[in-house]
Amino acid sequence: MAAARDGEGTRRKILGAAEELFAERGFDGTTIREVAERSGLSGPLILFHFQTKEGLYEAVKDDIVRRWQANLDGSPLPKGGAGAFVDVMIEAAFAFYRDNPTMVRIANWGRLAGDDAPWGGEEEIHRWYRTSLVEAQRRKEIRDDISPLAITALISGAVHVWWEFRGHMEEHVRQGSYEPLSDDAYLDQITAVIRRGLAPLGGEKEKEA
Amino acid sequence: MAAARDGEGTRRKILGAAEELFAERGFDGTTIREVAERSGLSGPLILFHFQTKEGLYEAVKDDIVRRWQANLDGSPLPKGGAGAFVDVMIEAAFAFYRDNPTMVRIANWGRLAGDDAPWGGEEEIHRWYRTSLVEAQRRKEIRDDISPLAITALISGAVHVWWEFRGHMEEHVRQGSYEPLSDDAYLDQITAVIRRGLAPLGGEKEKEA
DNA sequence: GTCTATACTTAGATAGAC
DNA sequence: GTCTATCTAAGTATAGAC
Repeated sequence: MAAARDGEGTRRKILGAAEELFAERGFDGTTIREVAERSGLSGPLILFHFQTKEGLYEAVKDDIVRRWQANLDGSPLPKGGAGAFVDVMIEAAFAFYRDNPTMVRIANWGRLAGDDAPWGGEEEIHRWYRTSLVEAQRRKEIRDDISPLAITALISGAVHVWWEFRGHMEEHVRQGSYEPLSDDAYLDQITAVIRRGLAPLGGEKEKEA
Repeated sequence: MAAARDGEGTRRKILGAAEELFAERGFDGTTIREVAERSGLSGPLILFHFQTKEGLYEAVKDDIVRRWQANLDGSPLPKGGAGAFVDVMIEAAFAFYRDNPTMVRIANWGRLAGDDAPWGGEEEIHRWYRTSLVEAQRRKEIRDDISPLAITALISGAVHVWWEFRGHMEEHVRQGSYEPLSDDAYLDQITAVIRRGLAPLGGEKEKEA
């Protein structure tokens, strides 16, 4: 179906196939021929729409960011200071990795290749992190001797490793180095550790398991 | 120098150039011609010694593991239970990433490409982690409601992100999303948070900054 | 807009002289 | 062991008919 003369539909078919392949194999590992096969279209048609392989790659990233931002618009960032902002932050990061695997993988490939530029909209998220954390520190909801950057890195890292080292960690579990652990249990446990580690100093207000 | 007939020296020159390039650009992004240029040798000579590009890649990984294990033999794993095993673990992971950047990068490229197999000697490290953590839990030095896998992932993640998202995070700092933070300060801060987050429940023995 | 045919380039790998 | 010359396959990209 749609075998002829449907520019927009064709573009979307190509973008879909290319996104999968770039996520799986990276830029260098993906060929236009493979994108052509997976989308059921011809190579030249892909280049007609996107000019070059680079152009296709940029279009894929733009498309991902566009969809992601359209999604964000529906659910604005919660105001920091709901009391347990750190919990919100961990949960948000955890859900983001779970729900946007191709975006994360393409970003990972890009970062390894030396592309350190933030993706569209990322700055907004980080300013939200920083502002909310500083605010929580000001209110003495979390200790104020840990920099917001360290908190963000700690949380991002814990989440990143869980989703991106998944297969690798499963190998270690298979070899008996660790007991298996469910996604939910992991989320609960790192939340408990980080929240307690960030509790205000001096106060006896640590309670949760 | 060594322009003719020095098999072992040639092998090492090739391996050195190839390790750099595979770390920078990954397997697909590296060409034998580039390895030839960087090592000052010819392409066919590389294939004479390693048969195929795949063979070269495997030889590079083997060589890295060999050097790394030779290094480990000099300093055996500390026995868990020096009191603050978690601190030791964080420091060890932090130093590992800092001191083995090409190994880490090649492993990252490989993992993205779907290679989840543990590298030689890795199992030993993870069994050390697990055993020491379980032991620390048994002695009530750290809380026992957090699984060793979660602790390992939390620590690995915090360290991984710090070294592997470095350029990316610097972009965020440059954009004003965060204040700069030194390596040492980051290490101190995540150690403080994780150690406190893992302190035994119920006890009032949290003290450090 | 879409395809087939094809040009051009570069990749991995081999042949064979030295 | 090492090189030059070269092969073949595969890659990106273009030409031109429909």
